[in-house]
Amino acid sequence: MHMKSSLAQSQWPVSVATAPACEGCGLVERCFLAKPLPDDDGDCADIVRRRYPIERGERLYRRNTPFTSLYQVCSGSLKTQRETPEGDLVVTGFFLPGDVVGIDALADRQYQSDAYANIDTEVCQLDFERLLSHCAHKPGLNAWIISMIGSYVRRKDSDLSWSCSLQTHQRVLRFFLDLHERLTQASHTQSSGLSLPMKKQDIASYLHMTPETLSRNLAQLRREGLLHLHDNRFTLPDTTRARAITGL
Amino acid sequence: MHMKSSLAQSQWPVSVATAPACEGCGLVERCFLAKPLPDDDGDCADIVRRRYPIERGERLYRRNTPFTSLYQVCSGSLKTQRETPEGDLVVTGFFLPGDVVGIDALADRQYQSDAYANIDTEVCQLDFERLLSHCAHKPGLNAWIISMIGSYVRRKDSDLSWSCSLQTHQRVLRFFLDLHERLTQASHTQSSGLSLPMKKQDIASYLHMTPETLSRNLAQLRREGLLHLHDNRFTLPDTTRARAITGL
DNA sequence: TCGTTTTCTTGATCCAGGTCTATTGGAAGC
DNA sequence: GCTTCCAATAGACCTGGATCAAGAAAACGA
Repeated sequence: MHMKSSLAQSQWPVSVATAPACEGCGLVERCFLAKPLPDDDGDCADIVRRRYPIERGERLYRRNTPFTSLYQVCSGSLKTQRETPEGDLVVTGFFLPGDVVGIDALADRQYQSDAYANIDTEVCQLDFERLLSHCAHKPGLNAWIISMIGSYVRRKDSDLSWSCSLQTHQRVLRFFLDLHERLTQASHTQSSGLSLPMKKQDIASYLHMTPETLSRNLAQLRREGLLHLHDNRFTLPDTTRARAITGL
Repeated sequence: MHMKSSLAQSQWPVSVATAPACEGCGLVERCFLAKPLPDDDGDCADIVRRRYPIERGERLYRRNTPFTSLYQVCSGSLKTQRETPEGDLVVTGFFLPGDVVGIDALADRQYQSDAYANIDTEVCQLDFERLLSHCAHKPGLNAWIISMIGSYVRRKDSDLSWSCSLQTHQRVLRFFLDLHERLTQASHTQSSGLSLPMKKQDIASYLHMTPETLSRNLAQLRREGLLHLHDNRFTLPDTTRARAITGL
């Protein structure tokens, strides 16, 4: 660990993975800095702006603005949404710790959606041009990018395959199963249930149903003992049965 | 153009972009060989197996087999499909000349779907490992990969945003508008209509509706003068109105 | 050419989920 | 405290598209 000096005016901190800002982050397995650059000597530090805070409701980027950076979520949660021609908003994705946001902008270098923080959130901003320019002499970095994009593609593909074909109660259940899985792998804490980091109407929008339908289905799932949900905390008492119902 | 010799037993032809197999291909703008390697000296030739033919109904790769190659369509058309837990098949994508197939396998190095030829088809097979290994000294290649994946992501994202929220007749119309655009940019020929390279039941599956519903909607669109479709050839007489209806 | 098979089309019925309305609950502001 | 506002529930109704059933038309092999 050389170079711990911080240039006060610099937007990009120059210190590396184990620097103060990374302490207590909790993201190890999927972190951009930890994985492809385990023994980084500091020359990649200009890529990243670490633990950049976004408060609840704040916008991270806007649709149709030039693409400059990808963002990896450290804590909290983001959503992306876009507007239909009729003028109403549709939520296109939820992003949890470890997830990378902004990948939809790769094609034409313009963000394709608006990104908002669902709750108070921290992200690591990754300058994409600098990221690419480091690939040549950091083979692990290229692999990290490919696999990161790969995960995004896989998610979109699987979303697409069930978002329409399943019934509403199956979609709801599947959403909670997925969320449960992603939240536990991110934080490892299995306390008294997990907290639901987004609003119900956003869930409804994401699942292509009305808030009323979501509400009815939640009530039904509670009645059947498949989901506990109270005060924005939830547990899945019977994941085996839930999986069977959703077809997993 | 050096090195036009062909090693008879070699699976991988050693000649380059303008070699015999590429003559009359027609793909220029989006071709893997033409774009990132315009002045290639032949050292990338081990990446590609050019114009590999697949006949109608034949399978290119199978789900849950190890990922080795990406395939760029030269001529013809492919579909990818997967099986639902209930056992019925869902078409997840159509691929036309210029499109790259197999991207969904990047995440866990296993193909996520079955790929079949809709009609007699030619593809260029790209060995992925060799492709990556050439990235370090071919900056244009890395950019090509990123932008290729980017296009795929954009397509999936936009599919996801309309596949559920639109009514069936809008989805059908949008499908034909999209197909028209992709086919004309690929071939530049605007003869007496474009030929429809896939079966109607596959279109129905892809659009998340029953063949019956598709058929009814096609009849309706014909009646309204928005679509001509006969003998697997189609034209869109009024794209302006069609776009307005689908919200574009 | 024919007969067989598969794909496509049309009509009649039914139900999941959207729409509309009203009510309840909870958080922010004064 | 009370009010305001928006999110969340619940009931009554309605419609788009699935389902079921049957017929027409291609595609295919002999």
